[in-house]
Amino acid sequence: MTEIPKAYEPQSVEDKWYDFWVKQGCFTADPARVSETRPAYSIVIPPPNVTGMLHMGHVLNNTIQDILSRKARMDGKEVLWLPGTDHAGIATQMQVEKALKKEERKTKYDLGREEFLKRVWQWKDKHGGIIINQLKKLGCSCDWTRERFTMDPEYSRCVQKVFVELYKKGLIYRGKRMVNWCPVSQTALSDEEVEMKPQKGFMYHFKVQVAEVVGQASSLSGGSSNSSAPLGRQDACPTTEIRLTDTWLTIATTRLETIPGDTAVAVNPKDPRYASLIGKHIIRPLPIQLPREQKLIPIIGDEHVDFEFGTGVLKVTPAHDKADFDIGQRHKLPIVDIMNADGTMNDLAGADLRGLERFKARKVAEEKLTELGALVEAKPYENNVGFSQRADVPIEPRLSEQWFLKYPSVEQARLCVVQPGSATVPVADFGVSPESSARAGIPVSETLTGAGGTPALPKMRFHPDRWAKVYDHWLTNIQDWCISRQLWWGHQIPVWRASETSAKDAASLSALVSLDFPPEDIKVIRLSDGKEFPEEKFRENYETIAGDKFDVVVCGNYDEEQGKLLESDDFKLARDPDVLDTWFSSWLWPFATMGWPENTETLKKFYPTTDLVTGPDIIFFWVARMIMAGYEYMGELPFKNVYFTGIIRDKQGRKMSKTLGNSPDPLVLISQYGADALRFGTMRSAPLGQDVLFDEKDVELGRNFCNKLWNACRFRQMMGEQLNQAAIQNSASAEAMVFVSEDELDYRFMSAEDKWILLRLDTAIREITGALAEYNFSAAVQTLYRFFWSEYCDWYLEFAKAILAGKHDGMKRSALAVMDFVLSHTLRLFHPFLPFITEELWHGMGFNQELPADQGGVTIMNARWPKPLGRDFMDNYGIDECYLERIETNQEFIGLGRNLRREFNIAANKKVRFVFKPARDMVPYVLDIYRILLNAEPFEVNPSFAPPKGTPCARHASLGELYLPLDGLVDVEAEKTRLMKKLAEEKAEISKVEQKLTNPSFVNKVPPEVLAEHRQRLADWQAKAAHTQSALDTLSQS
RNA sequence: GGGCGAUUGGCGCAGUGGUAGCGCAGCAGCUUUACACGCUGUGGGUCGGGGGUUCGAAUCCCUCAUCGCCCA
Repeated sequence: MTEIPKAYEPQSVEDKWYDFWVKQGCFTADPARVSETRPAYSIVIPPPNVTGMLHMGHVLNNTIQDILSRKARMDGKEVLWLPGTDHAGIATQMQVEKALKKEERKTKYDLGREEFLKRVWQWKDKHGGIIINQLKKLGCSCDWTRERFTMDPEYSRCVQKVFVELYKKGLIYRGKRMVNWCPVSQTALSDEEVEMKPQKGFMYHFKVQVAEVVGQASSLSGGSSNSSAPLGRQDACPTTEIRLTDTWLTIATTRLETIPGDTAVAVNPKDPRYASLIGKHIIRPLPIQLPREQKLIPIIGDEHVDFEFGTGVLKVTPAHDKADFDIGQRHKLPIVDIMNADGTMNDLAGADLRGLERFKARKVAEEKLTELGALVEAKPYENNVGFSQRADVPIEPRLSEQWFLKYPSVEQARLCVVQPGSATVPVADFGVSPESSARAGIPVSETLTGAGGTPALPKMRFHPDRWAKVYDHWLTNIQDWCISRQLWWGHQIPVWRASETSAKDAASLSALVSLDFPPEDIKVIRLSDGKEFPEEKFRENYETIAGDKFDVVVCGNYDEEQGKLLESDDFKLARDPDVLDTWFSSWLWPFATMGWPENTETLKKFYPTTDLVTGPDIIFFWVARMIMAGYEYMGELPFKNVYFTGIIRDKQGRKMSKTLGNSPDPLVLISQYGADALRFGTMRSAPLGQDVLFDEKDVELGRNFCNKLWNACRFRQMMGEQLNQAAIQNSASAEAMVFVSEDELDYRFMSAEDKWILLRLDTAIREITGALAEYNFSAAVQTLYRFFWSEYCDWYLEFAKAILAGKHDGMKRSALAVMDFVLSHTLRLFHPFLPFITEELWHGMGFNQELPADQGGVTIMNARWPKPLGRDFMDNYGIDECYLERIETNQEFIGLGRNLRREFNIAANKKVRFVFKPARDMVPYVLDIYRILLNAEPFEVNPSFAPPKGTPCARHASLGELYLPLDGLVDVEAEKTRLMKKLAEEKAEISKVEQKLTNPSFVNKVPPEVLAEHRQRLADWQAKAAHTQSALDTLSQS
């Protein structure tokens, strides 16, 4: 540090060191370096959306990962923090579609799939690097040489391989099911992508007339149904006679627009109000134009109908509600789909609603029912509606053909996570103790199931552990995963098909494809029963199956060329147009990024990873699925610890969102305050296991802290120079010209203050190391803050100023050496949190000099993490706990003196005479400390001082009396008031303790040490009160 | 409806049986040559309500209330 600016300027420092680290290869992991003495430590980044921008959630999450990575490096581990991005199917596709519309007024259909995908790749190339660069600005020490993207060719091959394997195992299947449909993105979504939100709407009541059908009782449905439900459509029999009764039923619903899709009304068979009506029919009011016999729907009995809800009569719309669909299946009801994919009503909804958007249609349906006189009431009503997470519109339950996955390795995944309160886990396996080699990538050798097939101990920990319960609950109620998406951007499903061919064509096509492709990749499926139909069966049964229809389905690990061949005129197979859910690729992230399926060195050394840091909002999306994939493909858990961060909210506790505009841009914060400040502020305000209420004030505080650190180092430098000048003037040895290194701590001259700060440093090292081992980052930061600011700067440096202004060269040298020792330790303790400023100061202060290159000589990143000072060290320098008390005593004394100054309105900068009447012998330099810290001039020591009456005085129990003679300016009343207030406080304390001590059961039952402590406490307060009383008495005599 | 979490000075949090703490904000004073991104001093809380266990409860148990999240 040649030039020392008064304030720390992060802008001039951060980029320089980041480039330096990258150039030096500091972030690059080398599996070859992993050994017993250099264990592996690994984290895979939760890949951000490739076109995303850094937000505060990323800042929190990645700062934590960086802290863990940097700490592990300082522990001497071989660290791999593997970065990358996620292709984010829906989000990215929507962005590109939006841009396309805005810039060229085109839709993706105008371009066609191939051209559109070209545009997405262009978009990705343009925007994909943004978030990566932002992470670099934050200081993230990721191994960029291993950056991965979920659509990389190698990664895509992993996804395809996994799909093919699961398909062949029968875990992936295609089926027509009710799925969550997003009408904006026009794709299916998984259950996890649906967010329930309370919505204000109306509960409508409308009435329908009960009818009896004479002759053939049958279910009728409107017009030509597109349904494929078992019963299908049944046209009304022309001979049927419909007799209207006098009975009317009232039905409650929030979705009037779906009435045309109703195919029954259901009541609970145990409901006495309606049970007798089961088997009769009602006339559905909509569509109005339909002839009455086509609106006749049955009243059915179903135990799932809730008596209490609404009127107890449920309209059943199997095509547009999951529960209704299930009722429909139970009662073989027809399914009438009245909507288009985009959420508008189709022809089956009738002339009045046709073409209308669903919510508009609801309004029109209300009007029509009113016209018919069928609407009874419309009450405001709030209910939970499922929203598409991405498009933020209500989802539509929709019947469609989708691909589903029956989750693999569920049981292992469930058992491998330690449940809260379970005490059976060997602590050493999880790195709770700082000394343990845990979190160090020790190979986990036990298998999940022991010899007897009994589950072995769980091996993975969640932090905080309560998330394990949430995880367990989800796994025990797990539903098949809808993995297909009707998008273009993503991994296209590797399935080719010839649909509805005849037996003859299917047989010959199957045989033909087998010539070029593995026969095990080809299936022939009979449509009538969905069963597979092997080739020999064709030969055997040819006659009987001639009328059946077949699908030829080909699924395998093919490259682009092979895919084209399948689609060529030779075979005329069509590839499934759907792509896979993005999470179907990210669940492979921990191993697919490390070169799987090859057994690479990276995989061997760094899998399973040590820690995963993510938000609890993706515990199901991602964490649970990764664990299952880990077991399924690696036979091993993917990580040993999962740390769940809180969710970042604004200072009012609201979630950060673009629409609220309450989300600060981290890049702006970095440019204003520095990356270290942002990191420090964020970590300091993040309580353990709870959401983070973020306030820009925290970043300001981070900046102030960095500045404090900067100036403390600056002070040390200035002291060094002063010493130089003094040395030159006194023509002393050149030795004084260099900084005193930490090796030069000298026990002969070490002051009590030196010993005290070393004891405090030792405590700080223990606390911080322990807090980090428990993932308690805010506790670690608080300790750093307290130690450095409140102990080192506020007290030690002030003590040191007095010593340095004194005459004892040995003590001066010792103080400088202790400063160097403390600073070099402090910088290392701070480095994981504040990487940039600590590197700058590490070099600036010359702490890197004379250190081995791989242990801090090149970069503080590789300096050793400080160890507690240890017995030998303490003995060597004569440091023992008594110095804690000794210095505390001085602090109390100085506090009393400063308090006196304030009470009598003496400006802080005004030098004033103090007289000290010591109760015991004092070491001379300590008197200098008092003089300087009290800004006393002169500071008289007079054991026989006889103060003029009314002289303000503070008495320290062990040190003596401190007077502030005011040369006739004494305000007797002010002093009286002050002392009376003090006395009242002291008496209050006395009575509190007395109360306890006069309680016989307290005295009898309490442990002796507690009793002794209370008695001492009472004596102390009594002595204080006695002194105050006597001072008051003296004052009153005047 | 089920589960989880929270409730401590104006705000954000720590404290898991023995004298209620920290930071921010507030107030008063200070360009004391490391730092005004600073220094010094100071006010402010019967720990959500009620009940219980205990010599002793912010802390353990029961109960109620309010807020938040997840699931149905």
